[in-house]
Amino acid sequence: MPELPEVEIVRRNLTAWVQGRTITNVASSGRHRGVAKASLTSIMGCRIEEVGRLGKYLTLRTGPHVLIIHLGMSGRLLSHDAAAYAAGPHDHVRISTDDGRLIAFQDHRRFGRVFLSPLDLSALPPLGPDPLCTPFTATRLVEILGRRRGVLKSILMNQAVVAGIGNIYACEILWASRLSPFRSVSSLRKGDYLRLVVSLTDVLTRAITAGGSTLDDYRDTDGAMGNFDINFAVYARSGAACPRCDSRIVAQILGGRVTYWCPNCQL
DNA sequence: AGGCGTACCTGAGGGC
DNA sequence: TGCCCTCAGGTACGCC
Repeated sequence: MPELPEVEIVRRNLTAWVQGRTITNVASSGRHRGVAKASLTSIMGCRIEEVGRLGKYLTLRTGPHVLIIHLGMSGRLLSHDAAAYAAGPHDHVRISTDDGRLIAFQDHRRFGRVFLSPLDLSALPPLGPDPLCTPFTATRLVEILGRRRGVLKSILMNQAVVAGIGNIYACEILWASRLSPFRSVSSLRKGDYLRLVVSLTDVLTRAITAGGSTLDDYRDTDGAMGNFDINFAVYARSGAACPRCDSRIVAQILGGRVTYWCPNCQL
């Protein structure tokens, strides 16, 4: 699930569920190393003033603190009626609010994180600009990427360079901009940056409009995420025909991650 | 600074 | 049917 578009959809749900509510209780399973169990109790009694997002991080501002949530690989946030709620085995954090609702952070692979930060977000790791919070221009993208050296796809997925892009959308953005994932950043020219900046914004906003992508199609979660899939051009389509040039899509390892691309029309 | 390997986890799915 | 192996949307760490 969770790259920028999926996290943005969760942010919108979460805003509707908890913005303006007061936290009446916080409980954790104690079985998740990414959950800062001890400190979380200090947000009890606080009002959730604003739900934000920076890259793949959700930020819930509550008076003196910001509650940070990262969904990792398998994290979900689900809203329950507190009176009818029964904790599932993977519900690692439960946040109750003053309207009788309960938000469960469910994370079966336990790669997610839940912790507190000061208001300046200094507890977050270094993050580059979020392409939807600060809309990119080609000039801005040159500023951000131009000083970097290395392979284009790895740089795009580096959260300290650009925040929010993971493996799926890196593949899709590079296909849309007709750029090889293996290009060195220093080889990019003006026209390459122009296509890249358009594709970046376009792919991410289309994914949000489509409701995000889910590789597992769970059917009955109560509203955390739809089963909408954007139509991937290349992701998970090795051996299939490229929608643009009809050549075969190839899967190759790059930086330890499977990379899907069309060697014929991505140059 | 970047590349690479490894570690952290569970569950789904393929091969035999 | 069932066991074993591999793999997955992310990040962090240490070493070169």
